[in-house]
Amino acid sequence: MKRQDSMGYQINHVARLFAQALRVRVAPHGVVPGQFAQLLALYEQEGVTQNQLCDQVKIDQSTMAHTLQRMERDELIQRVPDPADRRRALIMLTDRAREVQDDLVNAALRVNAVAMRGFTPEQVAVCLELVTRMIDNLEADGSEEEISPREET
Amino acid sequence: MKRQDSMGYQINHVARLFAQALRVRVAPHGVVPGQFAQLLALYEQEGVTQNQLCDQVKIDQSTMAHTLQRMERDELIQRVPDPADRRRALIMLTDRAREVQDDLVNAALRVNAVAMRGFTPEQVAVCLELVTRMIDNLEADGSEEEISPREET
DNA sequence: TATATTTCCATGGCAAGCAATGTATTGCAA
DNA sequence: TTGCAATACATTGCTTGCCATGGAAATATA
Repeated sequence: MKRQDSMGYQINHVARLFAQALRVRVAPHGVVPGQFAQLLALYEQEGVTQNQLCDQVKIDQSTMAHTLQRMERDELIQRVPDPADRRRALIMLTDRAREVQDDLVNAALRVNAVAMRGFTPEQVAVCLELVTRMIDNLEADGSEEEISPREET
Repeated sequence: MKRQDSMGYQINHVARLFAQALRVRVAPHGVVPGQFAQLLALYEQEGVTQNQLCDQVKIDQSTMAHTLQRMERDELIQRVPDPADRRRALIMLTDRAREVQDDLVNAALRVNAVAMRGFTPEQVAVCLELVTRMIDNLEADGSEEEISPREET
């Protein structure tokens, strides 16, 4: 079996190419790929806690803490203490983050268009669906140890 | 548009899940996901230079240098100086690397099986083909600045 | 042959991922 | 009310990715 026939191998490769294509397009705006998912989530809804953001973009809590620190340093977000719970802070976008919103969204759309150049709309839909099913499958795999097997029906 | 409908977003997510699924399965063998592609390439052909390995697994030269250092430290590879060119070294597998080969390949196959659980053979083939086309598209995008545009027909 | 360019690899810097652990706050329970 | 468990976030350590730069060796050129 060749490496190129392994889905995991190819997925890893294409993911690095996506990140790279995004990097060159958003770097001029002072944004890096790892901040992208967080910004998109915050454009949809800001004022959320770090934990909520973790759930939404599905990355580790410690990774999120680091990334938010850089985003705060880069003046993309601001954290306001939650008076209801002093452990938490609510994450707000800065003006600068809103100013680049359109450019970032366009960059993402262009990268997707480049990647799927020559795809029919059906192929795009099929590909997204299959990738989403892989996500579901792998998430189920990763969480099955955490649930006690004896508790399952 | 939702994040979950963006190919780049989903690809990033599924790639992290693949890496994670692989990590838990190969960690007991003292191997980490970032060494995987290199090992597979070396199982096919060893005695290659660092540069050749870069071309084969498509990662940056500096990343390769770091990873090979860790693989040498972990006694997975050995570098023998090339008498024909003293800048180079030929990369050889250790006995330990060969001992875990079957386990690693099986781990990769199991991860792929988990990810594509419920897929028909046709869906597997279609997905692989579409992902490969995205790789080709994105590689073409990344290399077109390096070629002088005036040289194009 | 001396010099300049190119090639190969190493190195340092930063981003971004996970794991494990620490700390403060909250909430529950005795 | 005091003490303990759970929660939220920070921190440290390591891997893996990129970029930019540096040094040594090989190759091309003057």
